This record gives sequence, structure tokens and C-alpha cells, in this order.
Amino acid sequence: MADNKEPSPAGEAWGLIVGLFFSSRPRFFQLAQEFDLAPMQLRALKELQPDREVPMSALASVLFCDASNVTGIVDRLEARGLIERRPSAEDRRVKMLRVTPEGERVRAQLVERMSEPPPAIAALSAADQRQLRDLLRKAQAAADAAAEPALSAR
Amino acid sequence: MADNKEPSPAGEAWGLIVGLFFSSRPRFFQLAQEFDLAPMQLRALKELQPDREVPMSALASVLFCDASNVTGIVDRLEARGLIERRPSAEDRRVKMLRVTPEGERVRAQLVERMSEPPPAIAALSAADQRQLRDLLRKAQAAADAAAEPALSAR
DNA sequence: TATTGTTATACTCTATAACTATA
DNA sequence: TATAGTTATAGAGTATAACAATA
Repeated sequence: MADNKEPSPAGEAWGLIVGLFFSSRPRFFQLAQEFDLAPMQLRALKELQPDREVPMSALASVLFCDASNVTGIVDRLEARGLIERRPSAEDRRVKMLRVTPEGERVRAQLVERMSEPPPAIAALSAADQRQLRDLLRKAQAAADAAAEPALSAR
Repeated sequence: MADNKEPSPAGEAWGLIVGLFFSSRPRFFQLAQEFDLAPMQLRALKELQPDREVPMSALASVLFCDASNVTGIVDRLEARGLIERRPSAEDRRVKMLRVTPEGERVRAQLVERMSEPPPAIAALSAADQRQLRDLLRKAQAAADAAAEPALSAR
């Protein structure tokens, strides 16, 4: 299953993360089925904070996909009554997205279920779990620090 | 962007892993585009060891998807001349998959590129990278240990 | 002119169900 | 009867390009 190469620690760690993610795919698909929502609809609903409105473009940004794509995803969530489009007050080209009360209810369950760690992580000792979390926090902080100057520079 | 909840270390670690994975999505799609292969084709080619033949069902298993799905993915890879189907000697229902020399060439580049860690991990110190790798190895070992008895028990 | 979101188009991924050929 | 793979079908995700409304 593994290649006969000697990867760097970072490379191996990344490989393990990818493997961890993919092995949890069936669980994710099953979750989507339970909620009767397609995978990307699940993720979109998770990203939308119940207490604030965001433009479609912001959703496209956090989902890392094209705006034309978001139109369809939002269409389906809106047809289900979980979110709604509202015209923006400042810019009439923009449409703001808002989670409906029903959507808020579904989303709460969803977020709860999606945050359950997979068996591999759950099996670690409490000390190892904290250490893993701390390292990942550090990694994210490093990535954020590297990304922000580029944004504020333009 | 974050919910106002206090997740467990394991839950937070899992959330960070998912975030890490999704933020590397554009990189992955760009890679697929460079190789002119669709995402799942990329993953399938990566999973197929150049030096051994595996049945279609084994590929379906590692990709965590349905056999009917694999038919299409294999069709497209075979049309590109990267892999080929061969009849199994033992069971004539089974078709074995084999990477072609051209596929082997492409796959080597692919594996090289896919194992490059994302910026967040690359930014960690060497010591932190090793620690992260060790924790993830431990997690995987724990998951494997938990999974195997269940298989041998039935 | 530039930007936001939509529509049209085309391709891939996804599963279910029905099918063929083997076992 | 059961299994490996295919085909048919239908829905969803994906990007590109052309478009309308607005800035």
C-alpha cells in the first residue's frame, strides 16, 4: 500500500492527514444521506453563520469554488427552506445569504455531528489529543501569518 | 468564522485537519489540471502500484466508492493509456488493473507533487513536523489495531 | 469599464438498479 | 445463489464563457 520511498516528516504527516480524511469519507457521505443533503450543501450550510448575512461571493470564497457553482448549491439549499437570498442594502448587485430558523435547527445538529473526530483520533490518549491540537493550531497560525501580509499588501 | 463553542481537543484537532485539507483543495485541482486528469483519476492512479496487479474491486475499496463508479474512472484512465485491464488467470469474472509504462512515468511525477505538504505544515519547525508525524502515525496505528480484530472476528 | 450573480454548456463523480458472465 | 464488473439512469459538483444588472 505504501510506496518504497523515504518521505520527509512533513511529507509523511501530510500523507497521513490525507489518508485520515479519505478514510472518513464514507462517514461523511452517510451523514449527508441522513440529512438528505448533498456533500457540498452540507459544507455550505456549516459555513454559514446563523447570526450574520454574507454575500454569495464570500461563500464561494470559503468553499474554494466558482461563483457559478455556488448559484446551484444555494438554489438547492433555498429550495429546501434552509437558507434564503436577500438583496443587499448597499450594493444592489449583491445578494446576501441568511440561514432560516429551520436551517439553523438543521445546522446545529450538523455541526455537532461533523465535529465528531474519526476513530483514529478518538483512540489517542487525552495528552496526545491535546498535543496534536496544539501542533495543528501552530500550523494554522503559521499559515495565517504567511497569508495575511500578502492580503494587506495589495 | 469559528463557532462560539468549546470543542474537545480531539474535536478541535479534527476540525483543523478538515480545514487544512480543504484549504489545499485549489492546489489539488490545479495539479489535476496540470496533468489533465480529473481529481478521482489522479487519486486512482496514485493508488495503483506500478509493480503489481489489483482487481477493480480492490481499487473501489481504497477509493471508498461504488464499483459502477470505478468502471468510468478506469475507462478514462485506460483511454489515456495510463493503465490497462487484463483478465485474471484464476477467476474469469475478475479484471486486473496494471499501470502502463507511460502511466508509471506520469504516476511518479504525480506522487512526487502530491506529497508536497501545504504551507501550514511546511511552516512548522523540523521538530514540530516530526512530532506531528509521530502523533499521526500513532493515530493510524490505533485505528488499524481497532479495525483488524473486527475483520478477523467474522 | 469592472463586478456580482445567473445561465448555458460540457464533463466528471456519485449511487441505485438491472444486467451479463462467471463461480 | 452469489459475485465481479458493466450499463443505464439520474442527480450533484466542477469550470468556462457569455450575459444582465449594477457600480
